[in-house]
Amino acid sequence: MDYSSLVDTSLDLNINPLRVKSDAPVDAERFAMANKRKPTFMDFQTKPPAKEETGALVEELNRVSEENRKLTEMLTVMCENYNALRSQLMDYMSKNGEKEPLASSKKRKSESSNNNDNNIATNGNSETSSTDEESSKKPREEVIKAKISRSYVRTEAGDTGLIVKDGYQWRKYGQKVTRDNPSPRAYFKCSFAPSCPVKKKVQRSIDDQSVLVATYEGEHNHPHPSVEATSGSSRSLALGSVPCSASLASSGPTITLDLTKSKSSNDAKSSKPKSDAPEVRQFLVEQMASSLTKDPNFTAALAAAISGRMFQQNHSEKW
DNA sequence: CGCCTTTGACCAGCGC
DNA sequence: GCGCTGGTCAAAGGCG
Repeated sequence: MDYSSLVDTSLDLNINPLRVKSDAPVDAERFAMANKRKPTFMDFQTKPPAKEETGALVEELNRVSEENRKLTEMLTVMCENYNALRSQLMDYMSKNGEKEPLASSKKRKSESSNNNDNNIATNGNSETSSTDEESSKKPREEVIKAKISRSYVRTEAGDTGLIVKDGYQWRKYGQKVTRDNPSPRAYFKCSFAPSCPVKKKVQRSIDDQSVLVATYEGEHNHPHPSVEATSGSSRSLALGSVPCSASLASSGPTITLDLTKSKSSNDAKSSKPKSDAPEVRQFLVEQMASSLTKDPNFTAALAAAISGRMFQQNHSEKW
């Protein structure tokens, strides 16, 4: 997919007011000047003439306002594109979901409970076929597994690793080949905090090998690692607080959907997990789209990802 | 040296 | 009880 058509990173936000325009030929002198003249907070403090300082501040304020406006516009476009993308993903998932894999009659309880806990709207994923009766049977395990969510991450075609970059630090503690899927499933524990109970399972989708399915169990009991830790490669928000995360990897933007927070309450079909009706699906899509775009955390994450990407680009252009 | 991945062994749940 | 299966453990080795 051509992400460049969706995310217009060419927008000149002029983050550094004195920076030479990126597409203009940069000679060494101007480059040096631009670097030297980069206005810092200290600059404003040391400049003596108050009038000049006020003027500079006003100018700066205008510039920031303009940037803010552009970013807002960009964010709007991104949201729209994201909605379109997600709709396509939903379509894709529903199409593939119909190809039910040899539905294992012997599906283990724990596995099935993962699916129906709070993944009611797991967008037609084939594994949502488990029944609710199981949830009533499940004992103490359920109390421990507070939150289970699932993410889909598209990877490079040639990428055979099972790495899902979500900003957290993970330690792999096992790998297994499961019966339903020839691709190995990797087991990860959150290693950022020693006491963090979160676990993650990553396995390639049986339908599309380029899609990694990451299943998260539990909630992080620590703040999200600083963006610096993942700067440039991945930025996202803590699962459980935001229904989705957007990351801008070097290969291009990746939208990770955490559908845990989808409108499970309003679809009121908890007694009937299968929602293959297109109208229902469409309704769910719209509901999730609106909740996502209204979510300030999501938009903030998006803005952070965009600005981070731009900052990175600005640097790579310069150096 | 510490952290990580790999991988075979082991354990527990489930169906028969 | 047994076999199958998914999940976890832990020793060994690699890497920075």
